This record gives sequence, C-alpha cells and structure tokens, in this order.
Amino acid sequence: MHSQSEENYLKAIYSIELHNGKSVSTNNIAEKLKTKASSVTDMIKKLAEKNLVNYKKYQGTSLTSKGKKIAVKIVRKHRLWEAFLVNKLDFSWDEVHDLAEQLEHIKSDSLIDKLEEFLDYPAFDPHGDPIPDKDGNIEHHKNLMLSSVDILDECTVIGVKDSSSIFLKFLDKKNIKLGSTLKVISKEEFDNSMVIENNKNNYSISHQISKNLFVKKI
Amino acid sequence: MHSQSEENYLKAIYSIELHNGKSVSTNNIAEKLKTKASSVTDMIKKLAEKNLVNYKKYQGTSLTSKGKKIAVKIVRKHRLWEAFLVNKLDFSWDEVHDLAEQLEHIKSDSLIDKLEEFLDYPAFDPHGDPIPDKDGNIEHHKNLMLSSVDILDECTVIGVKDSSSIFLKFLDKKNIKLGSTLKVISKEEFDNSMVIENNKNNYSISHQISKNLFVKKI
DNA sequence: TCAAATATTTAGACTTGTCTAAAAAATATT
DNA sequence: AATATTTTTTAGACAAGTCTAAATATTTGA
Ligand SMILES: [Mn+2]
Ligand SMILES: [Mn+2]
Ligand SMILES: [Mn+2]
Ligand SMILES: [Mn+2]
Repeated sequence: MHSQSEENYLKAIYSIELHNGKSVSTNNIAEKLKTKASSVTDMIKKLAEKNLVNYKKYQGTSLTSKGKKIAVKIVRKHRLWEAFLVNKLDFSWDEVHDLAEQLEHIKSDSLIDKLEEFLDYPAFDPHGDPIPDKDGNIEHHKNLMLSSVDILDECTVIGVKDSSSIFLKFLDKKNIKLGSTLKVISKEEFDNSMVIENNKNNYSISHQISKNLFVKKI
Repeated sequence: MHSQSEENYLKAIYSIELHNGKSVSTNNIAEKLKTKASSVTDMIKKLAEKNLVNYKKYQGTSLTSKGKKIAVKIVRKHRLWEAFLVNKLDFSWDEVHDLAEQLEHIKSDSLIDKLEEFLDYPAFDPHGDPIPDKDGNIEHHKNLMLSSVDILDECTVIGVKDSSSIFLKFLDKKNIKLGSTLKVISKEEFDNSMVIENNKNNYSISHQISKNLFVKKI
C-alpha cells in the first residue's frame, strides 16, 4: 500500500496538473504541500520508482495512469467524506476540509463504497466539486466564473474555487451558497468589483469573491 | 498531540490493566501489539516522559490518570465507529474491527461527538462492549460467562470476549447473536462442552465458545 | 550572449518508530 | 545458595520523511 504522505503528493500533483495543464514543477508541489523543494525531490524519486509519476531531472513531473488512478481515488474519498460530514453529521461547509484530509487516508474499498450508497450517490461535494465514481470517472464541467458574467445576466452558484474556511464563512455572511441565484447589476472597471442582486438585495462584492465562484448561466 | 503509535500503546496498556489488575509487563504489551519488547521499552520511556504512564525499570507500567483519559477516549472512538459501521453502513460485526482500528485515530472532538449524536447515543458497540461517554465515564458490567451458567438456567447473550472475525463468523453459523436467549440443557465434564437450547434447537457448543460469551441471567 | 536570478537537486543531518543482538536484572529450579 | 531460565533493557542499526546548506542546472534579461 501507499503511505499517507505518498497519497498527499499524488493528490497535490493531480490537482496542479488539472489547473495548469503542463507538467508540474518541484516548487509547485512544495508550495501546495507547504513543504521544502528538497523534500519534494526525494518523494518524487520514490514515486517514480513505483511508476506512479513520470520524472526526469529538472523537467518536472506528471502522473502516470497508475498514479492518476490513485489520486482520483483519494479525491473520491475526500469528497464523499465531506458530503457525509455535511449531509449527515450537520457540519457546515467551512469545517469539513481538514477532517476529510485525515479521513481520505482510511484504507478500505468497501467502506467508501458503502458510504457512497449510504449518501445516495451524491454527484457533488459540499463545495460543488464533482465526486468521481467507483471506476474513477469524473466530470469537470465548472468553468464559468461569476467575474466573467455579463451585466444583467442571471446565474446560479454551483461551486467555489477556494475552499478555505475564511472564504466560506465570508460567503455565509454575504448569504451566498450553492444554488443561490445571482443577477449582475453593474461592474466597476477600477477594481473589478460588481454589484449583484441576491435574494432581492443589491450589494457590492469584490473581484476576490467573484473570481472564486463557479456559476452556471440561467 | 499524540501519534497513532502512542495511542495504540496507551490503549493496549489500558486493556491489559483492565483484565489483570496489576501492573503491565513489557512482554504483555509486546504480545498485544505484535511488536518486540525492546520497542516497547523505548515507547514506554517516551510515554513516561510525557507523564502518560508510571514506569520504573524492570517493574512494569501503569497508566497515569492523564494516560488513562486518553486511552478511554480512543476506546470511545473505536466503539462509536464500530457502531456507525454496523448500524448505518450495514457492515457485519466481524468486519468492523480493523476499520475502527484506523478510524479511532482521526483527530477531532466535534466529529466523535456529532457521530455519537447521529447514532442516538448508543450504550454498547456491536460486540456488546460499553461505550464511554464524552467525559470518559464507562460502566463495566459484563462478568458472567456462559460457561459458568447452571444447568436449566436461561440467559441472554450480551457480549463477546473475543472479537476476532473467525469467532464472530462461527457464532453466526451457530445462530448466536447479541440478544439471543440460551438455555443450558446439559454440561459435559470431560471437555466442558455444553448442550444449549437456542431458538428451539438443541445443540452442543465447545468450552472455547461458552467461555467467550458474556451473558445475563434471565 | 553571458551574467544574475531562480529553480532544482544533492549531501548530510535529524526524528520517529522499529528491529536484532548482546548485556543486565529478576525469577525459577535444583 | 548457586545456577539456569526468562524478562527487560541497552546498544547500534535501519527506513521513512523531513530539513538546511551547498552545489548544479535552467531561465531571465541586460
Ligand atoms: Mn491528506
Ligand atoms: Mn471539497
Ligand atoms: Mn489503532
Ligand atoms: Mn468492538
């Protein structure tokens, strides 16, 4: 089996690969995992040895299909656990990430499959991220950010890009949640802030917010 | 915080202390944890350093109240997770021990309290073991074994001493579960086997079984 | 194009938890 | 009481994962 640390590296590489296409640099990984570049080099060598990543000195890393499969499985576990915590145990969406970070490493296939059934096969986690199925299939269909919605268009919030507790609590304060219907009233060129209508209230939100909200046009 | 390994040692010492009263020997622990005596000595020194156990060279170990508190907490987590797996996810009682062995180390107080609430404050785990409450209070009231029940007396099965998968599967085959009402029909002095009546069927069970079943007289 | 800045790797050290082999202490046996 | 056996501790080694500091490679940009 793979250690907790190996799994964290694979997941980190997977998520960086998703968001920038090209091969993943040592520093990218170090930053994501809050570790040092030298530690990353060591671990990447080990993962390459196990055929989980492709690696040539000084040329970055990418997951092999074997490595990707494991990474997706960890993501699946992470998101199902988050769904459990929010849907069944009544945690709020800003409390579950760190817990899922631990739970995702529990080793058992039947556990995660039974959990999925217990939750009624949810398609998304509490942050709107898609949950891979048992075979590792996953649909990424979130691409539109609120920041690029046109004036007077309406949209529904379907996900958050930043899952940090601070951001999520801030959204709570602004009364923005998954499923909220927002209408863009106006945009300010100076700081890219925008005024939106939400629940019949109009208020301004910063670019920092609008560029971290995935939406779907209505 | 404490490492997974430290927690496993504390739990082992706790369970040995419970079952033999006196102070716990290095070999006791090594056997329980399937490790070597030298490893145990090392770890005990570390635990003593942290004031979790009392230790004097060559004189065995005992938990301090601080150590006991942690041990009971791990036991609480272990049993609540087992209850969750059986009551909610539909695992059978012989499948949950190893999984709970992992889950018991998840670090979060609110998680375990919410889990307990979700399960409706169960008093016992799937093997009949009592679940400590939030403050660490635990009632041990299982002391009567089926093997010492008198002929023609009736009793209810309230727990198993051995939680191994083999034993539990064997009980399934014999149709013995928590709550089963058994009547002792006869006892064989030669091998200490006994004939019991269960669900209107009479059959013989070995001493190996009867001495591992906790019962309550009716 | 070549020096300066940045990124990556290597070398060597440290921590945690484990092990084997040997030494020392405690207990059992004669 | 002296010896043999068993238990426990110590000494020294190792693997995993991390770190700092130094060396090396790559990229930037004057
Ligand atoms: Mn993790
Ligand atoms: Mn999430
Ligand atoms: Mn454990
Ligand atoms: Mn149990």
